[in-house]
Amino acid sequence: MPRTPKFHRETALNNALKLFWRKGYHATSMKDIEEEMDMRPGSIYAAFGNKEALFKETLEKFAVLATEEFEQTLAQSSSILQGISLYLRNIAVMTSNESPTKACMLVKTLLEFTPEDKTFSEPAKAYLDEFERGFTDAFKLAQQRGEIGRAQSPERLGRLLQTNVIGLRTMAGRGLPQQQLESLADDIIARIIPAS
Amino acid sequence: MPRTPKFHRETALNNALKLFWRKGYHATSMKDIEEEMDMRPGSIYAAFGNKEALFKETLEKFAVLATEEFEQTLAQSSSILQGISLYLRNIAVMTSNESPTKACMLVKTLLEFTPEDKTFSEPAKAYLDEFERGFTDAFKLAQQRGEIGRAQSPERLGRLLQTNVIGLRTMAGRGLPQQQLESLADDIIARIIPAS
DNA sequence: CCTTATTTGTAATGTTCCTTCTAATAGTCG
DNA sequence: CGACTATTAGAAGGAACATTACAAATAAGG
Repeated sequence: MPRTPKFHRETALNNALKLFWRKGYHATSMKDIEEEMDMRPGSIYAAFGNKEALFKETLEKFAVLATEEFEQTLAQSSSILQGISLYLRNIAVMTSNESPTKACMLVKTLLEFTPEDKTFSEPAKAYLDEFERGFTDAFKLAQQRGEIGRAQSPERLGRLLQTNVIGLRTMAGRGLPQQQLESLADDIIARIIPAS
Repeated sequence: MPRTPKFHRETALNNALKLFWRKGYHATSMKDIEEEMDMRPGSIYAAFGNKEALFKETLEKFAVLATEEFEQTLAQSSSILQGISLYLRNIAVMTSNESPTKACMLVKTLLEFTPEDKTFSEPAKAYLDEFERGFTDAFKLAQQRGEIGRAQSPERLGRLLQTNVIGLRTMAGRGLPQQQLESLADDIIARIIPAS
């Protein structure tokens, strides 16, 4: 029957994510997106709705990718605590990575909009909560396995870890020398992971 | 001879700061500024140049205010380490404060622009460096006074403190319950301040 | 109290923004 | 192979943007 679209939806979305992640919502124009996606207005609006909807979709995609990255790091480690250490170290090392920027897109979004602007700050908050829950769950598991003591609170450890991940990512996005970033990651690890 | 301007320059600048701090550069329109300042385009452009120059001026003002806040907190404490603890605790407690938002304007600015956009990310980085130096100097002083051991590195402690301040401020801007924020501040203090 | 210099308020400018429209294009099925 | 149909490219719409132009208002000095 009809003509089939020649573009690859997921590739296009990835390109949009790259752009939004790097430049944020306001500084990214639809013209930028057209160029990066190699698509014309009609196709973009047919496929994704509008700029808002497209941004929301990239935000969700970022959250999924970020979650996967953490879980994969955990999976390839012999213990939870070692996995978390590796995760922190990777943030510092990730140079010449495919990531457009080191700072977290959820944090960038949260800071770009006022809390009253619920359109994006609401989902950004929700994804951050989800992420924190991932950290908390990891610490709970570590506790069950006896890697950390019963006196520790997984919730508080999870929140503390997220705070430091946010800080570390921001410092990374600030153009700090590689070596200083690694020392910083080590300092964080030494204080969050009870015993190495 | 001439007519004297009826507006108060510093008050106007403070109002602009409040607006830029809360909404960021892109989301703040000159119309918003006119309203908040209660000034008309002609007067604004005559007094501050243009939007860029005005933003730069507010950014500097923020940096000055933030530095003063830290130094005053130190001054009213009996020891450096206690002062740093108080500073961290105040970030968590500062509810119903006059601050438009808890997140740091320097961090917000750094994340709103790509590193290639040197116009604002360059000064934002410089102010953050300055701030970190303030933390480092405080730890150096603490070391001289014997509050912390000689084995500790003030530079690394300073950087770690800034990382956690950035993280804590971001968490605060996320609408976390007061009590959880305070616990988080306590957890940070317990890990950065060697012995309480 | 009138002159003069400066601020002030509004209108106008030119650009950029997101989005919609339209004609031409090109797949797919009968 | 031809007709149908969704996609496509480019132009166009309408609103918002930062900035400038300019006449009216206003305060100080002589």
